[in-house]
Amino acid sequence: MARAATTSDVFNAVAEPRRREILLFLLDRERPVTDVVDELQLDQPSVSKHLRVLRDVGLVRVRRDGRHKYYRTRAEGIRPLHDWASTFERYWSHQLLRVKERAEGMARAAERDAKKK
Amino acid sequence: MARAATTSDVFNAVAEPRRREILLFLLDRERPVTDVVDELQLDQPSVSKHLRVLRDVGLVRVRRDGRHKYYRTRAEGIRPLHDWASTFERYWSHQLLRVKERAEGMARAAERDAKKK
DNA sequence: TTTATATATGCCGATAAAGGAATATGTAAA
DNA sequence: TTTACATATTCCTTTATCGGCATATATAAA
Repeated sequence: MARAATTSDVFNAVAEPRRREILLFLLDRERPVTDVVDELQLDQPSVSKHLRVLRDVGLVRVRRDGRHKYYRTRAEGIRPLHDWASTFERYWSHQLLRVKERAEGMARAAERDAKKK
Repeated sequence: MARAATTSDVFNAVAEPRRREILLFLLDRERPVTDVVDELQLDQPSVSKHLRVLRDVGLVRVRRDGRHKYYRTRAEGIRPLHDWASTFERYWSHQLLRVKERAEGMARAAERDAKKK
């Protein structure tokens, strides 16, 4: 078996770097597909495909206006990712603390060494 | 071309659901590979491979003790993911705020309607 | 030294993903 | 209606990934 389908999973959807760029680009304003193509220097079919994936997992919204379609990032879609990552937050503070303590311990040891000489 | 290699990218590494499980399992204590195999009901080679990927992107640490290897999650490795997701945080608050305001507006309207009757 | 245990790696087959190019669809302008 | 523009989809090829199985390596116990 290969990897779980991108279509059904936010984690997989954002695993692709271009899709992350697209999400950032569409974060503050809605934009037509052409803008994404021009700004991020991607081929139009490629952009349409990425937007399709993002849409399927609920990471972008679309609004049609005439022959244009305006896409915009649905920030709430990122929450599962953020929440998951937050689980680790308190641990990395702990680890930083431990690293700091260790560094201070080493600094004191170095001072003692310096005095001996 | 296919997707960027998992090995070089935290986003890709955590795109795999089993690897996310492993990271959570190894978060609070270090554990030998066998524990992961037993607890998460995976084949041993599969676990070793996942651990290899996680190790290559800096998401786990190993300590050898005799013939055992103790793995533990390196929480700091998750930070890039968390930071990236945080970029979207203020936008989803905004959107939630707007939803809330709209809901309150509707509640007031409903009250007015109720009084008229 | 032989044997058992713990872990890692290599190979294979199936599946999926991504880019490219062509084409289809859908809407507006002429 | 024809033409132009905007976007989506399809087909094809290449590459990656994952699981399964067998096997290799490393260390401890007998």
